[in-house]
Amino acid sequence: MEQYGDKHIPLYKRVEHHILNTIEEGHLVPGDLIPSEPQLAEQLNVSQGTVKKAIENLVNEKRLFRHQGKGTYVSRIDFNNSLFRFFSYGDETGKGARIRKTVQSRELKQGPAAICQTLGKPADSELLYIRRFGYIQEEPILVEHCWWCPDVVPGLEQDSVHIPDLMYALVVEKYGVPVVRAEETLTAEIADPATASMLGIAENSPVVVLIRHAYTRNNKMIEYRKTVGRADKFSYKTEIR
Amino acid sequence: MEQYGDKHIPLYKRVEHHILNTIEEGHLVPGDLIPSEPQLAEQLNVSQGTVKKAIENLVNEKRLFRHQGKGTYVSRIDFNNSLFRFFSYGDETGKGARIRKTVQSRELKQGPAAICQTLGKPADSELLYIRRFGYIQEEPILVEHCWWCPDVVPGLEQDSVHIPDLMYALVVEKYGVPVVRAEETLTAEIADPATASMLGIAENSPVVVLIRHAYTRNNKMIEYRKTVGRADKFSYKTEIR
DNA sequence: AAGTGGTCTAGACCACAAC
DNA sequence: TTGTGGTCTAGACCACTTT
Repeated sequence: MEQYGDKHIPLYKRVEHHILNTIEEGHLVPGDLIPSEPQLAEQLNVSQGTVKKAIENLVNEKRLFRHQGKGTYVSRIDFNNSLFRFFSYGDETGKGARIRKTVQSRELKQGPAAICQTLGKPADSELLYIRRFGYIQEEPILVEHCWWCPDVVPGLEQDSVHIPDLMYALVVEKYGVPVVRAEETLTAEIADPATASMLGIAENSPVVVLIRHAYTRNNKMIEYRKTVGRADKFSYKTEIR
Repeated sequence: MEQYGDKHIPLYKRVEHHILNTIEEGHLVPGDLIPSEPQLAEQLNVSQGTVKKAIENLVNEKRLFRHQGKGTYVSRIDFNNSLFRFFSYGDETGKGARIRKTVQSRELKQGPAAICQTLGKPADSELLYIRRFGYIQEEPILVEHCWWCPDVVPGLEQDSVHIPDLMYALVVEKYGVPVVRAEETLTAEIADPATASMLGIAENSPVVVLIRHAYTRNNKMIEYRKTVGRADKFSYKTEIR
């Protein structure tokens, strides 16, 4: 366990890095088991307590999760932490109602230059565009614009491929591309006429705008998503201590 | 350490509860030292390792913080976690610019019924109302409406009492009332005419609305605050894993 | 029965801060 | 020097899961 440079970095930190590295190098994917505590301890020539501490820290950071009697697994990305979760009926107490989605449009077309660049493509590249509506009960609540790198998800533009509500499940299953990380940015705007009519609200109503950048392994961004939702159906609640 | 009921609750959990209880009972206030690991271990008749684990957990929850060589302290509330932090210039990368505040109005007056009730007062009670503007550089960015229980902060309505940007520091220092917890709820609305003119924006511009409930010990709410800010100067960023 | 993680202990040694 | 927290080890025992 000296190969990580023997500065003043604690052993358990080096064990954490070792575990994350073996995941990052692709030897382990979300859902996989990692070696057991005794195995890691012997492999790295440290005590089991040190391995335990390293794993506990990674569990706290949600990089791993554990099941007694079974083992330690690499985390799947948890979109329960998405700001989406805070779209709800009225201003209920933080309860996120189920949002059902329907595909309105899917096509290969030239992407806006800014989005192409964000995705690491030349400006004016052809991208896969998917538009979906989100409903709570039967009421439209949000419009979602997704832009994908078409080489990552070939054939997804065909109507024969069913797109489930949780699109990332399809992508990992059909194309073997897991979404391992995402960044979300929230702002508020005024509904433009097109959006207003889609959501059945007055023009000049406030809307909440959520931009998401979704990444797969190696820090490669694979989707740009803009979600526009009715502000009156959104509330985000936090506790400070 | 059996006095917490000998169900199947792990020892370290019971130690956590014991520490939190001694804080809650008022024997310890934010900033105070708690007993050292060896002291707690002997006092509760458990091993030092168990005390360490309990304290580590509370540190992770931000209830305590530690300084090597000094000791373990009860946390002060950290308003760096406030959603406020995400008001910024343009859509910079999560950097929160400094917000300077000026008092526009302070008076005792009858509070709106809903706010009186939230504060646990009879409807139409007299409350202390304080309105402040928030600036980034010289540009007004938000308007803040604060409603306080006047019995908690007597005399605060007098102009001779200077109100600092961080109002809670004054309240704890002058009245001995610490803010130990707060809840914040975020939504978006359209600026009403009064707000629009105060912020120097067009009517019908989008604004971000932040409601805060601030609590002191014993779960007593002492302030209701509504902050209305320019949406174009707000962005909230998260990472999902 | 064997293997996994979960809890708890006891003790060594180090780093930092105060006196 | 003394007391604090920070790291690391070794080992016992328990609870859960699979074979």
